[in-house]
Order: sequence, then structure tokens, then C-alpha cells
Amino acid sequence: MTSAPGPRQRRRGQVLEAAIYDAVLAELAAVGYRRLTMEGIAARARTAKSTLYRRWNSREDLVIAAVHQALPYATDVQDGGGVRADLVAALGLMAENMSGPMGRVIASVLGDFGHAPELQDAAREKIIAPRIRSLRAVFERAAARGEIRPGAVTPFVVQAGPSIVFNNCILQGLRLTSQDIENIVDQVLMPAVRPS
Amino acid sequence: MTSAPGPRQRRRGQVLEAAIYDAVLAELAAVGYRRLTMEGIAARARTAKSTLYRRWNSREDLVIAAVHQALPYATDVQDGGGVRADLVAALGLMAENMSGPMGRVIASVLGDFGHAPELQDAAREKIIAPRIRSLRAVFERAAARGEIRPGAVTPFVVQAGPSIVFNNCILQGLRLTSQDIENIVDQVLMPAVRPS
DNA sequence: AGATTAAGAAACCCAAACGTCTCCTAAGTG
DNA sequence: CACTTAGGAGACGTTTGGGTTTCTTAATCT
Repeated sequence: MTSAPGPRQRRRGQVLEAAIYDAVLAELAAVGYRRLTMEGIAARARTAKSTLYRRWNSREDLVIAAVHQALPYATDVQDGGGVRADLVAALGLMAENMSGPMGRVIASVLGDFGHAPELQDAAREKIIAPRIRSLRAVFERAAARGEIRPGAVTPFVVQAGPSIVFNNCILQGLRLTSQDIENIVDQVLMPAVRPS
Repeated sequence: MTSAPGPRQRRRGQVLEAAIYDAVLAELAAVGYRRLTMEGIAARARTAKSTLYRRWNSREDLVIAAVHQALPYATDVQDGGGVRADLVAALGLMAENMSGPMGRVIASVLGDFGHAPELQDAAREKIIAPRIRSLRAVFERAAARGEIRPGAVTPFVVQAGPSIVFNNCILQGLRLTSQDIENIVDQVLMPAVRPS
């Protein structure tokens, strides 16, 4: 569809690298990590295997790099109309992200976490940690404003929302509606932090 | 260790099948689904590839069967001293199971869920559903006894505990202490269902 | 005991990928 | 424009594993 297949343009540096990363993610989403191959990646990126090996030592390295750079959107939510609204916004964005192609990518890769410590660390640092951090910030600002009990902001309370979202989107493949998000906030999170 | 490697015993039927299933699970826990091979399974089970293909059509079928039959321990918790104790017991057992070798098996396999609907369904039915069910039963009995607000027993509230446990044990590879379990129950679950 | 079934071992063929290497030439550099 | 760099294409040799087949012989059945 991109005109005749004549003498193709040749990409370099950043542009090429970005195209390869895209191909890795697309391939992961399409065939899964089990069937991810360098040849498949090269074909989808319309490049050559040698180009891949020129930059990364192994499939694992390439996957780590691709996942690593694909996920730094920080999910930082600025305060809006109080805790409840902030939590709904934050979890909603999270659900949004996890339902898209990135959700499939994460699902494909996480099975191998136990056997690839680097992947596990990268994922933990890039995927989980920043989201948990930004969500904790939401709670803590609310606590500072006196909207919630300060003592209620524990690790498990902070984890609860993301865990539920994750399990629905990634593991069960469901798509959470905004009503669902509100239900999670109202039924689980708010009761845990509401001042008595 | 089992005497000289003379003419080996030859297993059949149920016994052999069980040994193969064990091998599949052990292999999954050891090398992950990405590197799971029929040859590896056969070697670990001390049997022949032909024996495997005589019974299952593909690696996928074998994995499905192995996971399927390995997980029917129902996790039904009988009522003890009230909701709190019941929840602690149920989640504790869940955490126990997920921290063992079965946890690694689940982690290995779930990446390919999106690409193997049968696996996904089998896992959902065998792993997730029964646990959610038994936990909901705990809540509902408590509601019937008047210990908690009946309206509080929603799907998300029921999911909350398992989701948190899952994300800690399987995804993060952490080992939850009984204190952790109590914290989850006290900080997240009880506030959600406590009668006002 | 003799007959039947199927486990185990091994050889086999074949396709897919790996990882390497060579060649050509487009894209950048001065 | 000459020169350097590195991407694209493809051909390799090799390994791994899939899946089949053959053969021997335990285990089970009648």
C-alpha cells in the first residue's frame, strides 16, 4: 500500500531503532513471546537480521530494550476534584493503557519473568513501580489535605487498585468501563481510606 | 540412587500419565513455557517422545492437560471464628499455593494465554474461578450471619484479595507472611464490608 | 502359557531459527 | 565530490525440536 516496492528508503539510527522496537512490540502482541523470533521481528520491521544482531546480542536483550523504552509514560495524574476523582482518573488511565496493545505485550512477556531476571527487573522498574509511586502520591496529597486518614495509606491499600485493574485487563482480558473504575474506587479504595 | 540402571521398569496407564504430568510441571517451573519442549518433558519423565505423541496431539494439548489436572484442589475454607479469620485463612492458603512450585507454573504459562484460548479458558476455570467462588462464599456466609453489610459483597470486593495476593506472589515473586495477609484483610477487605 | 497391548529407545526426516558472513549501495560526512 | 559508515538482502552452515516410524520387550489379559 506504500507505492511500488522499488528501491526502498534506508533508515538509520534513532528512526530505525524506533521502527525495530515497534516491530518487537507488534510481534509480541501478535504471536506472543513463545513464538517471537528474530526473523519475525526483522521481517515486520522490514530490516535484516544482521541489523538486529549489530545492535543487540540476543533476542532477550532486544526484548528488554523494547519493553524498557516503550513504557516510560509516567501516568502522573495531577489533582483534580478531590481524592475520589483523582483515583478514578489514575486507575482509568491505567486500565486504558493495559487494555491496549501494551496490555498484550505485557501479558506475553510476563510469563518469562521468573527465568529472565533482567526482564523481571526492567518490568518491575518501568511498569509497576512508577504507577504505584504516582498512585501513592495521589493518596498522600489527599492525606495532606486532610481528605483521608493518613494511617490508611499502606502499601497494600496503594496496590489494591492496580492489582484489581491488572487482573481484569491483563489476566482476564476484560475491558473495564468507567463505571467499573468508579465501582473499584467506591467499593474498595474509598472505604479503606475514608476518615471515620 | 535407585540401584543399577539395568532393565528399567516400564510404567503404564495412570501411573505413567501422572509421571508425565509431573514432568511437564517440573519442566515448566524449571525452564518456563518459552523453552518447554517435548524432548525435555520426555527426558524428565524418563519416557519416549513417541509415548507422549501416542496420548496427546501437541505440546499445547499436553500442557493444557497437565495444568488442568494439577489444579483441582478446591481451596474451600470452612468457617472458623468469623469473617476476619475466614478471610485470613482463605487468602493465606491462596498465598501458600501461589508461592510454591505451582506459582512458577502459573507464571510460566499465563503469558501465552492471549494466544491459546483453550489454555486461557482452562486456567480461568480451574485456577481463578473456583478460588473466587469459594471466597465469595465466605463473604456471603458472613453476610448471612449479619457480620458484614450484604450490599458490600460485590465482584470487585471479592476480587480484591486474590488480586493483591496474586500480584505479590506471582508477578513480584514475593513471599507474603501471615502478617501481610492480616494486613491485607484489615486494611483493604474489612473496611469495605464492615457494617457502618 | 500364549496372545495382545503399548512403553521405551533410537533413528529418522524436516522445518524453523539461530547466528554469521559477504556483498551491494544508500545515507551521512568533510 | 570522494569517503566512510552502516542498512538491506540473502546465502550459508548448524542446531534444535517437531513429529513419525521401527523395533524390541515389558506388562497385562484370556
